[in-house]
Parts: sequence; structure tokens; C-alpha cells
Amino acid sequence: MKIYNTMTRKKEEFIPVEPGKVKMYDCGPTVYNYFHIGNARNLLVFDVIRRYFEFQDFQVTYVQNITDIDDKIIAQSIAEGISTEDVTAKYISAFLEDMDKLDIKKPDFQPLATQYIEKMIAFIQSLEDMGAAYESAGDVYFAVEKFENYGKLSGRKLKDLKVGARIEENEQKNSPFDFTLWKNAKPGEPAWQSPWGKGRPGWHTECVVMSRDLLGDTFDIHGGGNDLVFPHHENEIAQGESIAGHPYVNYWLHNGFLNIEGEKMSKSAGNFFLARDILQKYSAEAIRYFFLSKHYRSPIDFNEEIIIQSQAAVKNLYHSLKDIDYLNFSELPQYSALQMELRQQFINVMDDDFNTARALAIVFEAAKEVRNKNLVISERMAYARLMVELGEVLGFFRNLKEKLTDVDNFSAKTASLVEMLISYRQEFKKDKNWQWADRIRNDLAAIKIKLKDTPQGTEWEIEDE
RNA sequence: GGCGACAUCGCCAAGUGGUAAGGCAAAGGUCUGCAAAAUCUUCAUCCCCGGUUCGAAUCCGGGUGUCGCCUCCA
Repeated sequence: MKIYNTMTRKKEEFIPVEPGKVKMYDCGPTVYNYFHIGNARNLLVFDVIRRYFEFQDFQVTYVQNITDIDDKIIAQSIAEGISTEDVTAKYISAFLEDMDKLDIKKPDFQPLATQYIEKMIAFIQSLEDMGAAYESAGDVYFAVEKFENYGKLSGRKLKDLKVGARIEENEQKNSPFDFTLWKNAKPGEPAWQSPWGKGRPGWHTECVVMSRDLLGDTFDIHGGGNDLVFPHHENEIAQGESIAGHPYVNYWLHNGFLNIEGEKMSKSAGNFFLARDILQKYSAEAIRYFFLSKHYRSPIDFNEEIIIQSQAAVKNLYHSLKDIDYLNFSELPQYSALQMELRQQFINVMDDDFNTARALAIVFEAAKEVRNKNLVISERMAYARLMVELGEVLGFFRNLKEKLTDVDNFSAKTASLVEMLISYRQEFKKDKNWQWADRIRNDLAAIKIKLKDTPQGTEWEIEDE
């Protein structure tokens, strides 16, 4: 298996620290707001990577932190007029809810920053003891120039940074690029007691401390959005490797950014989409298809038309399963050489830096064979099994039974009412009373219930929107 | 100023030297009272110019255009 490593800017053969095990860490959200569609990409990408490792029989330990103490949270608590605890409680539960709606599997660990204060203090203390950090007026900073490889992940050199970057005015720092490990609390701010007085940890420290605690001081994969490469991940490396004296992470994975109709998404530009708002209108699987149809490292452009296309594409998959009556298989058919070959192709493309776009194409090829009436039924059923197996690796087909039986959103009573109307329409049709037959069909269509006359009788379904 | 990415059918998108995956949409056939759905069929030579090669969307050089990071940010 080859994965692209931001550190070396090359695809590299994946060799885990411990054979058969994968230890991965993804930088999770800061819970000061509902998460947006750009966050969703990171979450979905790492969900699929995790699922694929599990499919390949790796024993995966997946850690994703939740930052629940931060300047933005304090700002939000003032804006909403509630305590910081209430802010984080509110957005953590919203986060978990939205994750579930997106069919994202729960990480094995979701540590909160506030659960790690003691360990962060001890860690910062060690950095200070070894001379990598210094205190200045109640704040503690990491001395960037003490870490000789600073910039190795992002390909930046301190001297280049000095040329163009806007330099933060802060006379307490020895060097403008030194970053905060511990921040002195202002009156009224949440604070913890520490050797440097009351304060809170800086953002860059929690990921190092948590990952070392849960995954060890060298682990396999660390991920996040592209924008975290510098400075956040760079700063993690500086801390982790200063302490450990050996590599912190073996493979760095970064997903590309999401644009909105070609523009960067930002609140001020008004082109800002929350995941939960999009989920109101479109299915989790449409969103998933949209993201997976593009390679995770490339930038992706979001607009409504694309999601509509994605929704239609996913429907295609379900039609195949309905067509073959997947739910009524008495037992799962064995794969023949044909299915095994397609399955192997799937593995090959996923082994090539998680090429989900090609993987998706393979699922669609299987779906096409499911509907291929020239094949014997056992062969078609085997393709259906394959399609579901591979689709699940990509995170599709959760609650398959409900989706295939349409019981999801409709009460049994609604269903029987529709059936009743259909039977009346049958009577009209028998009498060739097209006017009333069409009126029933049109009126149902107006409330998004679509009728289809097939040789087996009239079928109906609720249209997605 | 420094670093980096990208440009493939109407739309989305894969493809890192061997003759263009897949999805959406569209057109035509079958089916239907008419529809819808389903199904079958059809649908690109890869931004421009030059070079390397038996052979290039794929490599090199030069253009043009788009975007990202360097500051909180997934």
C-alpha cells in the first residue's frame, strides 16, 4: 500500500510501526460552532481511510481530539452570553449528532483538551526544563530556533518566513515565530492552576500530548486539513521531537480544501455552509459521493448542482439492489473469478493513496452487472454482494434494510393511504378514465410521491429532494 | 517576495510513456393510455506553442489561465 506523505512529498510504501496495526490521529474540531462542509471533508476522508485499513484487517486505533478550550470558544461564550462550558457542551453534542448523520464511524478515542490539562502542564514543564521553552510574563513559549529542523514538514525556512509574513507584535517573545504553549488568563477567563500561574494551554500542545498518550511517541499516521501543515503540524513536530528525540509521526496526510463556486468559503463572504444545513436537503450518501468522487488531496469545488448530480448517482446504486431484491437473498452468494478480479482492482486502486474516485467507479461497474439481464441470476447476486461489500468500505449502505424498504420517514398509515389511492386509480384506469387517473398521480406527485406503472403493478416511492 | 497545486466530453471526475475509467445530463430504441421508472444504444484525443520518443493527456522547456499556503482556519 502506498500513501502520499506530506513530509517527503512522495507516495511511500506504508510500513506500520507495529505489523498489523495502524495508529492514526486526526485533528478534530474546535467546538465553538456547528461544523461546516469543509470540516466534513476531513472527517469523511479519514473515515474512509480508517474503514479501508479495517477492511484490510489492520487493527486500527483512531484518535480524534476535540478542542474545548480556546480563544474562539471564549469569544463565542461572550457572543452567546453563556458560559464556556455551555458553549462546548452544546457544540460537542451537535458535532456528535452531525457525525452520526453523515454515517461517520466514531473514532476509538475522542479526548477533550480539558481532560488533558494536567498532562499538558507536565509536558510543557519538560520542554521548559530542557530549554526548549521559556516563560515570559505568565505565558510560556516554545523557542522555535532551538529546534533545528523547524519547517521540515511545510518546506519553510525561518529566514523565508521573515521576508513576507506579517509578524505578530509581541514583545514577550524572543522570536516572532515562537508559539504559545501556555497562556496567562485574563480575569474572568477559564483558567487552571500551573507552575506559571493561572492560565490555559495553547492549541498546539494538546495534539502532541494526547497522541503520545494514546498512540505512543512515534505513530503511523497524522492527518488534518491542508491548512494545518503550517504552523500547527510543524509546531507539533517541534514539540514531539524535542521531547522524544526521534520522529513523531511516520506519515503525514492532508486533505485539500473545499471552495464554494470557486471562492474560498468564509463567513464574511456569505458563502458559508454548515454540514447540518446541507443534510437538511441532501442525503449523507450524496455528500459522501461528492467528496469521494474527487481525490482527497485535490481542492474540491462545492455547489448545489454537484450535490444534485451526486444524489442521482447514489440512487443508481439503490436501484440495482432493489432490482435484484437484495434483501431477500437467503444466503450470500459465493464470489466467482469475475467478482474476485473486480474486488482485487478495488484493492489496487485504494492501495494507491486511497483513490476513491476509481474505487467508486468499480462499485458502479458492479452495480451495472447486477442489472445485466444477460447474466445468470447467481452471478448477478454475487455482484450485488460485492457491490455492498465494497460500498460499505467507502461508508455507503448504512441501514440498508430501511433504505431499501422506504420505511425510513413514513408511517405505515401513510403507506396504506397511498396504496388506497393507487387502488382507486386502478379502477379509473380500468374504465379508461384517464382524467381522474392522472389527477391522482399528479396530486401525489405534487407532494413528492411518485408513481410508476410497471408490468407487476404500480410502484411508488418518495422522491428525494 | 517565498512555497505549492491545478487546467481532460455540456457538468463532476480518473488516468504519471502504449493509444482516453466512472457518474450526472443529453439523444434515439424498447416498454406505457400518456407519463415515470427500468433497460439497450450513442456521446471527448486531453489550455496553447515548441521539444524528447517508434509512441505523450502523461516527460522537458516556454506561454496563458485558475487556485491555495506563508495570519485564526479542516
